[in-house]
Amino acid sequence: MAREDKPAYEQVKDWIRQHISSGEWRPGDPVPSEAVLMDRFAVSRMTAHRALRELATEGLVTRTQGSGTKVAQLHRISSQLVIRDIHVEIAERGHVPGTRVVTIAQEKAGAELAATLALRKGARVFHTVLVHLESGVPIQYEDRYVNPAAAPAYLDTDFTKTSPTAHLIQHAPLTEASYTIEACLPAPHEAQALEIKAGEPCLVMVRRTVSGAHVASVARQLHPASRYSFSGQFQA
Amino acid sequence: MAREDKPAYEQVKDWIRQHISSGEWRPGDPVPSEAVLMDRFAVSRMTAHRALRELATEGLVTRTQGSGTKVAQLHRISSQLVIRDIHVEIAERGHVPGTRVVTIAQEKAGAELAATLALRKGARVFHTVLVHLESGVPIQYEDRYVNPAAAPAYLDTDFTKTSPTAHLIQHAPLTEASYTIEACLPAPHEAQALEIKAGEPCLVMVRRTVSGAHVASVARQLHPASRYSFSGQFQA
DNA sequence: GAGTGGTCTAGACCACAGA
DNA sequence: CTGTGGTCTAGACCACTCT
Repeated sequence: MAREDKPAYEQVKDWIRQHISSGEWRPGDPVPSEAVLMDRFAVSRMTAHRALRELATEGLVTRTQGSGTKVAQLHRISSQLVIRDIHVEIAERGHVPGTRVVTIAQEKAGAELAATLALRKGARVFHTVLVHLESGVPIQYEDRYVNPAAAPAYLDTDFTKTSPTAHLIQHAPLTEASYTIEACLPAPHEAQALEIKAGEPCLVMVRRTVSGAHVASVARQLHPASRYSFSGQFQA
Repeated sequence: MAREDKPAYEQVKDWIRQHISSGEWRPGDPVPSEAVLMDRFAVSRMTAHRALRELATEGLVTRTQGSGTKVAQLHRISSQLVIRDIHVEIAERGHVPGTRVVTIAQEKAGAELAATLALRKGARVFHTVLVHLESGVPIQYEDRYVNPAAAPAYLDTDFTKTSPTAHLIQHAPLTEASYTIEACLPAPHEAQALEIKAGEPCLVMVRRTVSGAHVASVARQLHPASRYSFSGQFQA
């Protein structure tokens, strides 16, 4: 068994994973201890330990000092939410990306915006409103405020060629972020820009990103429900 | 420096993390090699290696054999999407959970449903439609099909006391799942059950779960946009 | 060839849980 | 007290990159 070319700790992990995902070992059942794995696979304790430790950080098993290792309750889906350049995303689907510029401006932050960006009220902020197109069809209405301290050259970008995400990834590397996903009806000007009817629902991602010491950006991205959804998957 | 009580590899990780999230080391910059870290922290190579390896699996740095370790392009948000019992979720917000049963039935699967559940067309499936309430306010319309092979006792559940999620976590431990998040308008009977107007948008989660050898369940969970959203965060 | 990371071992000491 | 996991060391061999 397992005469693959994989490293030993991977073979041990695979063996355990199989027993779990086949349903043979059920949540709460004990997993063989490090000592047992050392015997069975003829590996050192560090190697057996590494296999179990990595399975634990993956959430497949839980370990308790003094007690042992058990199959975890698998009610977790760990999924990745990736901040990607929407132009790249579109290109990968084999379509042609495009952008319409609605607004590019410097403004003074109102109280609420200043609070989310951790700036003083009235501080100068960059503001862009863009419509991203997939092969000519509007797919995202992006309303974004950027902290000049985090990306001073933001407004110099040619947004028909470079997306805000691309610029910010370059100039304000991400250290922290939070987001919410909501549904809503578009405001009249948003519906018009997206070329949809006023009653068509939209999927919204609101995201706040932090880069080093600064709150870098707050963005609200509106997608017509009929043209966009999020999806993901999880495998044990 | 760093006379904390933490394990050595954690101290090394923290030190590197600080330099990255402060912006001092930017994406693409080299990270001190294992040999350098051994000197600086007076640890063995295994310990320095573990620190770097874990930072790599967290996505903070990239490592290339023969070349070295570099600060990663941080365009990743890894977030966790957790399958939770909605009753628990409501209780944690300090509200009172409740459930109205709309449908409990055994049905024969149509072609499409049979395909998603990996069953033959016409096979027997369990079907429940429930409305979950938060302190009396409808918050989720849940339309779910369950594979009898994965959870034979599903229909015996008292759904006013135990949620489908709770039953399935118990009896059909999760090994695989996929989901999509969408926005839509409710069908008339859905709007009525949720006590919202027909034009109010909804946030939808469609989820398919696999347990061992069986596709366990397909669920469509509809939430009034005004009462529900998903959120998450990421920290380097 | 020098420097890097990838893996592995055989020991060690410690903290903790459960009988 | 025994068995468990948590950490750590001082070596080792290998594969790779870059100059």
